[in-house]
Amino acid sequence: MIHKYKHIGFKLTPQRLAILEYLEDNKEHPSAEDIYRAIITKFPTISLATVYNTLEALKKRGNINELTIDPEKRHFDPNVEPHHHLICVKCKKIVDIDIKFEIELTDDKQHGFEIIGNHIEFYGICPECKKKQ
Amino acid sequence: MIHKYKHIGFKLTPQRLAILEYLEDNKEHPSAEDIYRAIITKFPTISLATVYNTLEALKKRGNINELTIDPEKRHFDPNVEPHHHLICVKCKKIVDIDIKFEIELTDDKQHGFEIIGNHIEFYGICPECKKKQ
DNA sequence: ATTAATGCAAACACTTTGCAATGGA
DNA sequence: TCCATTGCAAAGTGTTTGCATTAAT
Repeated sequence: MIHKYKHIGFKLTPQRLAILEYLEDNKEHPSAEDIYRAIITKFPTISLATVYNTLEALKKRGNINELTIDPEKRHFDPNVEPHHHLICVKCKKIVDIDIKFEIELTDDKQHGFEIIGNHIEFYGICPECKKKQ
Repeated sequence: MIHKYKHIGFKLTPQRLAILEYLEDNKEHPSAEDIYRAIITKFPTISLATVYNTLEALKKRGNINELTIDPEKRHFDPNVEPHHHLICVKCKKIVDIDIKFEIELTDDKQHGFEIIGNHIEFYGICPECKKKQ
């Protein structure tokens, strides 16, 4: 699963391998800080800048997506297949929604745009937060 | 249109009136900085902190919505009716989409959440940016 | 040997906060 | 008058950048 990164221009440093390993199959939609904190326990010298640099490189290569869901900070999603998200308005937990919805804008509603894609955010209250309140 | 703000606890200062006036029927989804720059021309002493404070107060009262669409900065929308957005991936222009879509999560896809609402982001390239490229 | 990546610190952009002065209600 | 709001500056977050050192290819 690492082979796909063996291209010219993407050096597989130990730091990057640790980030890739952490991200692999990760469904938590972590922030840069989350990733940094998870990795520093096994790799005490890694810097936050390296995490940001690596995330940027992976994003440019299309290996991860950046989620604009949280106004506080950026979150990253290793799942680059088109999908949607369900977000808890209380604790901000983000869950993948792997359903295909047929939502199309008719020509007269496209405002002249060339439509590329869409993303649905569902809002709700997660079971844990429901229990608490 | 100002009457609705005449409640206990919301003082209608000249600064706030200027912000409300700027926001009224505004379809530009401005950032705090946008609002600040628009108002300072007519009101040279207003501070950015006041803009932020007022936006926060209006948000708490449900008079405006904050849009989490741009990872760089927050944008604000005086249109609090449920609606969606079409975003140009090149210039980041944001256009309202006032269409109701029937997108429901079946019980088995709700992950135990109590669903409150949803928001669709359509991505595309606007006419101006299409012309440029 | 090359050249990109690392790690640190400093710089940045956006937003929030503390507080004395002000001014709506 | 009273208390919320203002405006300024300082502080706080998250993110990016410059640069000498390091290390993957």
